Amino acid sequence: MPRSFLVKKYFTNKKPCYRESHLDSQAAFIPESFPRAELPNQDSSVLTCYPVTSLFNSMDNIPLPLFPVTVSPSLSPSPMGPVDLSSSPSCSSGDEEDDGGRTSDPPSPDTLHPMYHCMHCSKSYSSLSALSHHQMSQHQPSQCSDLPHASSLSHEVSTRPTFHCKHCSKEYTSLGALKMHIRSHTLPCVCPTCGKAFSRPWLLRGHIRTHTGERPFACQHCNRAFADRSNLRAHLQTHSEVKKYQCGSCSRTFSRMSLLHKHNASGCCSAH
DNA sequence: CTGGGGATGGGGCCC
DNA sequence: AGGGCCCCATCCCCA
Repeated sequence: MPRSFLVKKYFTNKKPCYRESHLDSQAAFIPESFPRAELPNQDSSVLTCYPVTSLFNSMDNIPLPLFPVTVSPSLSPSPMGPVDLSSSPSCSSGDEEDDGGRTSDPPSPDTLHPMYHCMHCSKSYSSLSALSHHQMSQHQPSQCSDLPHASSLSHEVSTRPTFHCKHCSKEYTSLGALKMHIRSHTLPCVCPTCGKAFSRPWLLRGHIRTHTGERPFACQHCNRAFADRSNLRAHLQTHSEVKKYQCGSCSRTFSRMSLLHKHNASGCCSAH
C-alpha cells in the first residue's frame, strides 16, 4: 500500500529548483557496492537542525485547520516573509520556543492535545471523561440506535485519541506520527550552504550531497553513481529487460511508475 | 514524445 | 520516545 503520496499534494506545485549541473561531472564510480549513505566527517556539523519558522510562509496554501486546536502564537507562521538564512547561521540557540534547535519537533506539551471524537456526531473533546459525559447525555443507546453505523462502530475506535496538526487538518493516532508530520511544516533542518529547509535530517543530508557532489550509491552494472538510493534503484531498472512497471493493457514495461503513468496518460491503451 | 536522472517528500519500521 | 533509514512516490528537467 502506497504511503506518502496520499498526502503530498499540498506541496507539489512550488518546488524550488536546486539543480546543480556540475554534479554530472562528478559521477565517479565507487567500488563499494551499495554502501550506506554517509556524510563526510566535515559535514557532521551541518547536520544540526535549525528552527526556521519563517520559512513556513511557503506553506501558505495549506488548508486552515478544521478543528479547534490550540495554536501557540510562537509557532504561527511569521508574517514577515522568508528570512535571510545566510544571516542566521547556526541557530540552535536554545531560546527558540519551537524545538530549541534540536531535531525533534516543537510540539510543546501544552499544544498537543489528544482529541476524543464522538462517533455519533462531529463533536470533539479534550478528555475521555468529557466525551463519555457527552455520549451519556446526548447519545444514549436508545437515542442513537437508529444511526446508520452505530452498531458497526466499536467503542474503542470512537474513543481512540487522535492528535491534530495545528498547522493543517491532518490528524494522527499517535503523538510520534504527529510530531513527524509537524516537521513538514516547521522544516527544522536547514542547509547551511543555501538555506533550503527540510523536515528531516536525512533529507538535508541528501540535499547536501547536491552541493558536495557525493554519490555514495554506485551502480554495479555501469559506471554511474547516485546521491540517492531511490534514484539508484530506479536506475537499476534501466538495466533490466523487463521493467518493474507494466502496462496492464499492452504489457509494455517501464522503469518508473511515472513513466507508466505517462504512458497511460498518453492514451496508449485507452485510445483504442 | 519518451526515457532517464536529479531532487525531494512523507509514512512506516527498526533500533 | 526519538532518530535514522527504507521504501515508495512525485515532479522537474534534459537528452
